[in-house]
Amino acid sequence: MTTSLAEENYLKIIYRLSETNPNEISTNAVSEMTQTKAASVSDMLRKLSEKGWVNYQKYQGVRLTDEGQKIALSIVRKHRLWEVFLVEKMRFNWDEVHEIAEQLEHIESDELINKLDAFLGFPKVDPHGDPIPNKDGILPDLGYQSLADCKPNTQCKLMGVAQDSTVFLQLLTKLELSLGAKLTILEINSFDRSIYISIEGKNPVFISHEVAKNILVKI
Amino acid sequence: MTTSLAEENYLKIIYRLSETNPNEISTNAVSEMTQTKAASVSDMLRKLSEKGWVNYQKYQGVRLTDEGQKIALSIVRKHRLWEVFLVEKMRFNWDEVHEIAEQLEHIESDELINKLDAFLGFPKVDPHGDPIPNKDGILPDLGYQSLADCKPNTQCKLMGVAQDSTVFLQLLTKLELSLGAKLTILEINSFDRSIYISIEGKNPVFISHEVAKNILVKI
DNA sequence: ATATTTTTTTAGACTTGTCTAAATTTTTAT
DNA sequence: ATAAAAATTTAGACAAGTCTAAAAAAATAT
Repeated sequence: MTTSLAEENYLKIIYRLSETNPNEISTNAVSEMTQTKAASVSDMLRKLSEKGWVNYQKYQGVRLTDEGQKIALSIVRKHRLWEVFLVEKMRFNWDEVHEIAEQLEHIESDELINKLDAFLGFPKVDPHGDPIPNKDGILPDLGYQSLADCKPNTQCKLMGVAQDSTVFLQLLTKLELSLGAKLTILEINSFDRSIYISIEGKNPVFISHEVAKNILVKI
Repeated sequence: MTTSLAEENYLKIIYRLSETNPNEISTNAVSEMTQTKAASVSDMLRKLSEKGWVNYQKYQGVRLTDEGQKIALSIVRKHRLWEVFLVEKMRFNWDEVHEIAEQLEHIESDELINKLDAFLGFPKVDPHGDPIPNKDGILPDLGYQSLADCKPNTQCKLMGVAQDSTVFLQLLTKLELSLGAKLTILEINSFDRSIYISIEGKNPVFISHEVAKNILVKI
């Protein structure tokens, strides 16, 4: 099945919102990002759902299906590769390329985008540091590691989470652990492998090994 | 004023048809090129006319205005530059690039296309030998010269005409002189500078200096 | 010169994606 | 627990660009 330009934009935006919010994405959030009225978004979500690209329950927000995510990843891949092209080859500044890439991301040719990828030397991140999915939709390993694998006194930055469950993320919120937080491992308890960490600007907290396993950091 | 994708395609196609047919372009000709029904074309020509991009009289065919031609030339410039990019940088074959260029030609950014032009070394022709307009919409000098400036016994090929008037072109038709014709100058009469030329596969003919001036050839 | 054929236009319908206004559901605050 | 507020959906309208069917104009052939 083919995707219209509007559909591609919706899928891409739902994907982007999902990157930082692992829960269902609200109609209003999409509305704000797409700069279209919530009423129009509502309508489109229903259509995307009928096509099997999102799971959508009225009033309950939206989430990409595997197939929807595959499409979204291909758009994101194109967007980010074109951004690299614009900065590295066309000599644009990193802050001038977004709008043009928004257009280029809809060019339909797998062969072109794979040749472009090769031409650019298979970059792993775009000019803003965002990861570029490979041709199979796999995001590159950016060297993030589980907090559970870090040694005491390590300083690191919270870059992501390894699971998206609501209970897990609500726990992180309660612990005041958010993306980008600067952490220092103060102590690892050998008894249950629980960790005592300091969070820059916040109070130090205890977290279980189970939680630490699901926190991704960059040292 | 901005142009929609559909409008750009119509203007481009009218331009292309005008390249080989200097008279008004018929609704049917456009219909065939755009792969849309004549009824839809009729409607669009009326709209393009209202916007001042074409001169259009019902039942009388269509012709680009200066402003319409300017838009068309910018699309053609983009199309042909992207084709060069696809062949020279992306290593596509010359027969694989048309469809992709049809998409890329609608990317809106003068800065991008001018940077691309520079990146490619300001090419004068696309991979099919078609001339690429510069940023001011001027077509490059491909070394075509007036038949009136050629010496006796010169062999050359008819590449274009310097004027599009109906009477002139009807005369050329009558003389069996068409684009691509291979000519040999047999004799130039000093009295009135009229020329006797042989046309490959046709009968030799006499043409006046006035006519010869308006015929463009490549030696 | 007129009848026939071809070309072109008009009229009305349809699709996509948007909007506004009103109705409904969910969330928040008392 | 209920009222008020916020978020979301439904209903109906609109613009762009297309289509089919029918009408009108132009070109062609007798």
